[in-house]
Amino acid sequence: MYMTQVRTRFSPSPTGSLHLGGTRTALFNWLFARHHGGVFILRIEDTDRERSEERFVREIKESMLWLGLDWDEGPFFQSERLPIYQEYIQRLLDQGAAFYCDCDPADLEIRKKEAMARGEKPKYDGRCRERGLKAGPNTAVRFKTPLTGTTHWHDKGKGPIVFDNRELDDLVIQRTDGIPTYNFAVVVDDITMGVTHVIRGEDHIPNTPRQILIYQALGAALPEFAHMTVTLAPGGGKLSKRRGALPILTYRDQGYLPQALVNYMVRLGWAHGDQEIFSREELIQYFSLEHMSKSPGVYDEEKLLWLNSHYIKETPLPELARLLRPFLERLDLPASDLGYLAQAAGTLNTRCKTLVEMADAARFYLEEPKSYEEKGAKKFLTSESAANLEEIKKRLAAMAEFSEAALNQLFQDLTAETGLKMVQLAQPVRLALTGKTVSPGLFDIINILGKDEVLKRLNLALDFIYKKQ
RNA sequence: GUCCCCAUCGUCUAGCCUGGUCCAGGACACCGGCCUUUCACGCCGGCAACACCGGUUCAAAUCCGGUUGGGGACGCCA
Repeated sequence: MYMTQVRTRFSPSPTGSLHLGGTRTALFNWLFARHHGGVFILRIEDTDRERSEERFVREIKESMLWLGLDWDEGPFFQSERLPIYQEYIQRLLDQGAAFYCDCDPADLEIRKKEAMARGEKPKYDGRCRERGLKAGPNTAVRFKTPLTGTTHWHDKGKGPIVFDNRELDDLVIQRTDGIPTYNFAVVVDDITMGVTHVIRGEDHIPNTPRQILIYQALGAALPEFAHMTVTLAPGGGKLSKRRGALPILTYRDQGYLPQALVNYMVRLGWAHGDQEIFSREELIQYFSLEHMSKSPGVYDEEKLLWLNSHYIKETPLPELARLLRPFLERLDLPASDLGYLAQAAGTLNTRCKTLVEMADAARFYLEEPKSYEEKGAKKFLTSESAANLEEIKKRLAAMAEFSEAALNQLFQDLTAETGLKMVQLAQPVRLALTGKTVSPGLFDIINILGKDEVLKRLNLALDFIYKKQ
């Protein structure tokens, strides 16, 4: 489809945890590359020396790998590429497309505020443009932006976009400390790494004309640009740390499955007809920039939860047991028997939306009830029900094996003999076995717990009733 | 303030490019019902939207303009 191989990149800055928004950008880039059999590059933009931290680099990588977003090249670090940027800066300086500037940042700030007050766009006034300054201790390098004309491109996500160059100013491309700034470093990196498609959040649209101008000054071919929508917080405004965005690894710790997160993120701002559920293969097969939506989407935790519960139901039991184990261990529950856990998980997978919920719901499978739900005990663990519990205990003890049919027969017989409804017989037993009024099917529980454990718990409940008198 | 982007149910969206098949389809949530030993799951049904105004046209959710609203950007952050 494309003459050259597709090359995309994800370039987070390690100044914080990876959140949903950034990860969605990574996902789209990854999908586009995979769809076209191209290359996906990971590049760490750590030119902000103050705020970049190594631990965030690790977290970014861990988050991406958890989601299955593997990269083919990198991670590259901008901090290790300084000589390359300097070379390109020099080129611009030599050809007169950039100039040194020694304006005091504090002064610039004041001038900016004044411009704002006058109702003008706050931009650099170009005072060092023609001064012919040389390199010095307090000089930055600025790009000489054309004073007239327009800069335009055909955005793959938004369509044609035009900026009047007069809206732009002479942006700093190298700080006084010799480190390049974002807008310059990205361009040099994208050129030297052969990036063919720049897919990123629409908050970068205003940067694009500046970057295009730099490409042109450098005589480099332009990549395709595709700006995707940002994700909004439910209350309004862009989703951010302050506004509801959680680190990706927090989702993992809260018991979300990576497939659910991926499926959720891709459907925020992209669609393939009416389809809601996508396997990874389908995603790679169907993904295209043309079907991205143009308007921002609002983060909706309910839908994420729905997807998570869907994938929990889809997960084969042995696998689910393996995934559940760490969450049980976190609750100090004995979780070594994976076969047993798989059986338990089979009764919980339609009842829990996260692994955290499931671990909590599985508690009774791994330890006897320490107490009984108060309201339920009051209603069902009564002296009237004691006789029934005794009878059920007796009959269960006499059973050779716990089959679904046999258990059903036992309870059917009892309803016939006592004239009681099934609920009245079942709830006391449920309380006795689980401590709760809500649980998986009673026969399943009896079966999985096994005879010894069931009898033991029935006795415990009976003791509880007798002690109450 | 200036510039840029956007506008279909509460939310995610299909449809819009190539006007009629759309009194607008799907999904989440919500509300009923069925199933049922509890709770879920599942199944069935319901509520609910083309922001507004003007134009083009025989015909507009679909094309054009404006208004309003939302979002983004204006850093020697990325």
